[in-house]
Amino acid sequence: MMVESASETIRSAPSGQNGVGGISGQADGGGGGGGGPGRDSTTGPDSNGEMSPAELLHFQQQQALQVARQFLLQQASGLSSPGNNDSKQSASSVQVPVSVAMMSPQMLTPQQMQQILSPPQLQALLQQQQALMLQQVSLADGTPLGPPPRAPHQALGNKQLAFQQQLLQMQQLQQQHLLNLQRQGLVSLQPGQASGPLQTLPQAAVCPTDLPQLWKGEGAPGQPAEDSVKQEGLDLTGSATTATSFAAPPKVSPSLSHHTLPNGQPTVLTPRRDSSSHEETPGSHPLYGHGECKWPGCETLCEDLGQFIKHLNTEHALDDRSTAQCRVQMQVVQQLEIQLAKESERLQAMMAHLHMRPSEPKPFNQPLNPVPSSSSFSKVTVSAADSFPDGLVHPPTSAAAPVTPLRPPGLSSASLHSGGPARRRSSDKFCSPISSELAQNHEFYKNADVRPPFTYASLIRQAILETPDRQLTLNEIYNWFTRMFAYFRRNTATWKNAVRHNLSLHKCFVRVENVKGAVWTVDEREYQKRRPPKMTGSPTLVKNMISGLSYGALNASYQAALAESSFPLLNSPGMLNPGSASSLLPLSHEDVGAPVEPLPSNGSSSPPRLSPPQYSHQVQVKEEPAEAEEDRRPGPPLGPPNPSTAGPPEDRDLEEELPGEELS
DNA sequence: GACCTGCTAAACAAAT
DNA sequence: CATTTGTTTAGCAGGT
Repeated sequence: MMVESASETIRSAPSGQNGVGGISGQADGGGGGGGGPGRDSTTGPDSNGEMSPAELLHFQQQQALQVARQFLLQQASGLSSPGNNDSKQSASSVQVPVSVAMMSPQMLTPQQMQQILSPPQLQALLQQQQALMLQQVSLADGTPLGPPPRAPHQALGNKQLAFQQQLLQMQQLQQQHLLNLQRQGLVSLQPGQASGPLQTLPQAAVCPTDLPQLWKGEGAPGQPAEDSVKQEGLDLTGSATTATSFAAPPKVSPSLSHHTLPNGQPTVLTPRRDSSSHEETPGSHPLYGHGECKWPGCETLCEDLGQFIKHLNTEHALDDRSTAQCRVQMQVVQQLEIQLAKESERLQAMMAHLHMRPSEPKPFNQPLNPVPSSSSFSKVTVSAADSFPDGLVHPPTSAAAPVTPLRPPGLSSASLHSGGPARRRSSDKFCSPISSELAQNHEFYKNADVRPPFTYASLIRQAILETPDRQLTLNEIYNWFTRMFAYFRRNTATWKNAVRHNLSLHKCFVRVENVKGAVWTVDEREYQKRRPPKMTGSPTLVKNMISGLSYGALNASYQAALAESSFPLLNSPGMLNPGSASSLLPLSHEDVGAPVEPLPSNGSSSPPRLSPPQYSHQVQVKEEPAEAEEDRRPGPPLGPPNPSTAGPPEDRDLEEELPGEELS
């Protein structure tokens, strides 16, 4: 027990996982409570900004996982595989031309480039390129993403030389790239066909988000590189984004489309409908955000979209300069693509390695690779999981790259960037589509040793609600945890203790004496009660969400890459979308149903104090002795046994009172 | 800085 | 007697 906990917990867990990426300092050292002598509280990798090999590995794994997930998804959806001829380029036909015009044959020589680009742009470009190079090198070496590739302020002379060399290299790469495209018949070179440069250009060949960084180089005047990246990345992501830039109309359909893949290719190949979507979305434009023009190196302030369009037409018309800029962007994208490939390669190696690791033999746990659908669900079936569109995307080699297409704003990022610390409130405060999130990333959590971004309470609740009876014994809850999350297959003493602690501590968990023993149920009312009321438009939340996207230790470019690569997925046609997801998840209905306005919305709307039987119905326990009700069940709990309808959805309606607090 | 929430550790008691 | 289950207290961290 405690003793063993000591040994087992050995803190390797916390420090290693929470510390992952040293993202947040939560310096698990917190455990200090006990003041265990051996706990070098300051040891935290975060404290000194250094990580132990183990942590580093883990960190890298996390990163790799993220990248891989996205990468694989892209592949799966036929978006990026270079060799995939059949990729739906058909749809792209329209936009292609412009992009082609951009990348076309007439490659500019470095000299030309220099003529076209302004000195500052060149400078920025150079720095960016160097940064990218460094990254690549370090990645290739296996060197951790150490310190951000800050371009050393060295003599310009050197830079110029390097610049030219790099340009040459990149041009070669690009040419190869083009050749490939042409070979595949994916691109028809028709330079002249630049009908709607303004419209098509963005999504056609350029990823607006990259440009800014490139052109701004590390230290964007106004804001730290990291910041800019964050914003850029988000900007275009409808959901998460809106957060950052409220400037953009909420309408911004999830068309984050414009978020081209890390490489220009995919976009070119499959400029899905989204391309048009944002064009038509009034008030939004991939190159417009925060009231300013996002064209690389521009940053011109524009009051509104109209003005911006005008500006775009005048300042960024289809001319040599714009073309060159687009090409540069393409190069950046290509670099990222290469990087991505390397990362995914590494991931595979890692996965392969870990796969063999005998460290986690689990009964229900399948090997890292998603095996046959899921015969794994023993008892506490997880409806959501079952319905999981398993077949959609089956990551070839890396199991950890399950289907994580559409993900709710806050959560997604949270879950992504860190399994550990950041998770904290993510689930509770942001929308808590735990079920949907879970359903969507079911495979991922199941196989990847990533801490789920949910609180224990929410997880416990989820476990309980997933059962037909809405009740589970402690042991069953344990089982659910281990079955659903690879993460909980370790450090059992720790999290089990936490589970028990939560069960006891939170009023929302009701212990009911059953014939066969005691089972735990959820008092939805109480549960809702304890949740923070506001969460929708709260600026702070927004901020959280945003910050959540900054993978802490990741450097700007890398972050950008991740962000870029992840967002496009949201559009993947085949992928889940909120709607489909909800339809798939009976239970999650509630959560999914209220993605935008999590719980509070309803509750605030008209929460009758102790709405009578409703909410309680789900909580009702088979043969529950009234005793269980005692204090927390004011009304006749056993209302109309209405097991048919999933409890969850109802809890929502039947909300709780939350007189004052609930209102938001 | 106070307060709240969440996590972890740990001591203890009661039930198995 | 060893475990498991529950309860409770405490310290720490992060967010509001």
